[in-house]
Amino acid sequence: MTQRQHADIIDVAKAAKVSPATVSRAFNHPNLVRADTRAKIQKAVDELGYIRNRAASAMHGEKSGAVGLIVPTIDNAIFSNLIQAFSTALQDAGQSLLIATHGYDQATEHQLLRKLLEHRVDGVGLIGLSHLDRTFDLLAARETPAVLMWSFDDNARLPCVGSDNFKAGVMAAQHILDLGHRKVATVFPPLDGNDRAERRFAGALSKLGEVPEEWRRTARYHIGQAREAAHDLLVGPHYPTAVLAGNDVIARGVISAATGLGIRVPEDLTVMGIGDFTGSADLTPALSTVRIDAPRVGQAAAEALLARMGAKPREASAIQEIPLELMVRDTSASSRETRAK
Amino acid sequence: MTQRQHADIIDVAKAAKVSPATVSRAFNHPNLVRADTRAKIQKAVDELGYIRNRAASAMHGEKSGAVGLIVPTIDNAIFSNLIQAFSTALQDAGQSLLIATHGYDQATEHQLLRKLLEHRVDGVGLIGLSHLDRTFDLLAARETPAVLMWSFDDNARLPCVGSDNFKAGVMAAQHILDLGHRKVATVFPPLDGNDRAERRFAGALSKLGEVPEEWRRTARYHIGQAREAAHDLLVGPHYPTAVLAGNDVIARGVISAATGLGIRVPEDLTVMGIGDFTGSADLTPALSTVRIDAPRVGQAAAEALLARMGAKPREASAIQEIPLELMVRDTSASSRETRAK
DNA sequence: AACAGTAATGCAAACGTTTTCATTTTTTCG
DNA sequence: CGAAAAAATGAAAACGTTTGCATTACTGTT
Repeated sequence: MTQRQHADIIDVAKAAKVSPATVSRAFNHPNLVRADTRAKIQKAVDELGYIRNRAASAMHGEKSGAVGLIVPTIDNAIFSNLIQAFSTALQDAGQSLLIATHGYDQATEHQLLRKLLEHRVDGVGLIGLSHLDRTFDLLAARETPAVLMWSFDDNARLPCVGSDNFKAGVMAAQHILDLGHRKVATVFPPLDGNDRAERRFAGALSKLGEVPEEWRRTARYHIGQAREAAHDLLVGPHYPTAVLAGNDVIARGVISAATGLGIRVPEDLTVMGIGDFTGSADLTPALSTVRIDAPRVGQAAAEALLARMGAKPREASAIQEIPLELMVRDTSASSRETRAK
Repeated sequence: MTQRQHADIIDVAKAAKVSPATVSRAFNHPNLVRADTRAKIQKAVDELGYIRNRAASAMHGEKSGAVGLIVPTIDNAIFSNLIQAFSTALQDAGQSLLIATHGYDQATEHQLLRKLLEHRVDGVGLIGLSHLDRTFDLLAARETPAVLMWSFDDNARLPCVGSDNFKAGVMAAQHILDLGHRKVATVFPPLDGNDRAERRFAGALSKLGEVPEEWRRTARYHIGQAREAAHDLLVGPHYPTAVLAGNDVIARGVISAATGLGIRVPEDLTVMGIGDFTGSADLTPALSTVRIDAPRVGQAAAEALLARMGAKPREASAIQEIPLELMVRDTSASSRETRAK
């Protein structure tokens, strides 16, 4: 029953004894074709194993039925929840997802955007607020709907959905201060080209005030690295009573380093994360952190994008701030000084 | 400088004073056009901000420049490493990645495959060995290169790249037995429609022999659920001396439950995982497990697929088994009985 | 300088759809 | 029942490329 070549819309039309135009309409505007005609067509489609060619469709209406998503990396608790939610929302709307990763390099990101544009994606999702000028320009020139996700900022150059990372930093720092800690160290990822980390750090400093140089450490998103950095920090003679980590993964590294050194958490050391990644609540001790609701960001971003693409009329407000939540769990406790009083 | 509409290949041809055919060739077969002509064309492309239309190209040579990947879920340590590696390898070969998630539902998987095929993907990656018959049929009818990944089996219906999950189960069980344990419990995910878990379990049983009903528990890929299941298992009067978990996430749940009950790991209880996910080595205590090298699977799968697609001539052997590795760390120890001797 | 051989380019016909407009069929209603 | 209005369908012209074949421009050889 298999054709010499794959069936095309004309074969279907012949088999159903209608014109190709009608077949096309049956797919794209079903309400314009009579129910019994649709049935005939459906029958022909099934018999011939016809699969419509989106590439050919895309040549006309500009609609490819695909959305692009560019992220720094997938294999990271930080993003995989977001991607999952974004993907699901898109699939529910009948869109396909074209995904690309740039490993935190903005030039690569620009290249990838070009490639997605070659596929004529109907919309694009990007992580973070800061991108190359030519990336913004390209999007504008192509008039491609786009949404920035993960971070939120009123003055963003494009619509954005996410949480305010500055606030996240503030909340984490405030919690530590509220517990009476005054000797606070930080372990953050490299700040350059990473506006999320940068804003969090700025937020933290706005509350913490000065953080002495020897109590600032840098570590990439990796437990091992974070542990080393934290070890280096905690091994000294007068260590801090609290550590604010740039994210939950780093916080885990810090806890691990502390445990290894015989420093008890939270009795001797308070550790705060940011993010509330999958599993953070299930650590022992359960991590105190600031929740960034990644799934909600992903879904809201997808909806905002769909709205902008006109695929989904629901007039979702373009700009959306997803609220943060302080999760006080078992790694934060009052400072010794406070307890002494 | 922006056009009324977007520049097409004809505009570029005019600007460069050559024919559209030459422009097309400059992109697809650069060696067929003189260097200085290419330069002229490149100049025109830059000036006009031209971006080629893959949709239009795809109508001819059947090559869309995109590969499809269908996975159960993204937001899972289990798959995100694999996806990342797969994605990177593909990008390096100049391909784009169309991704879709089905949440462990084979009927959905089939639907998604159809959708990817509408986009005329040049190849498809699928997770696991078992799929709907009509999924295999569709792939065959469309003559679309495909590769099964994650599991390995000689008799798979399609080329596959991955590790032998039966062996993984065997290795984990053997390690436990080697330590002298005879009272061994299992906590596994639901086995239906999940050939990975099913094979692991079979492998484990092949070594363990009988596992009494009351020492078998089921939990989804979720720490919380696993902890509950394990709690239920360990709270009884005569608990096992070792637990074999279906994967690392479940193992973490087991450890958490044990710790909560004051059962020490590994002194009182040996816990074995399978997978060696990101972070498992950094747990305290570090998890003993069987490593499945997800990044390597992803990369090898991508290469095998590319080879099949003819995009990359490198004659990678179609079928590839990625070796497993026993990672003995801090959650497994000799049984009390053995030590007593 | 003429010739053959080769490299580079152009012409025009696909590729598989969608869509506008015209035409035919069906429905509605006096 | 017939006419007008509405709904369904068809014919044909796009859409932006690629490619086989024909043509023109170079190259090297005598």
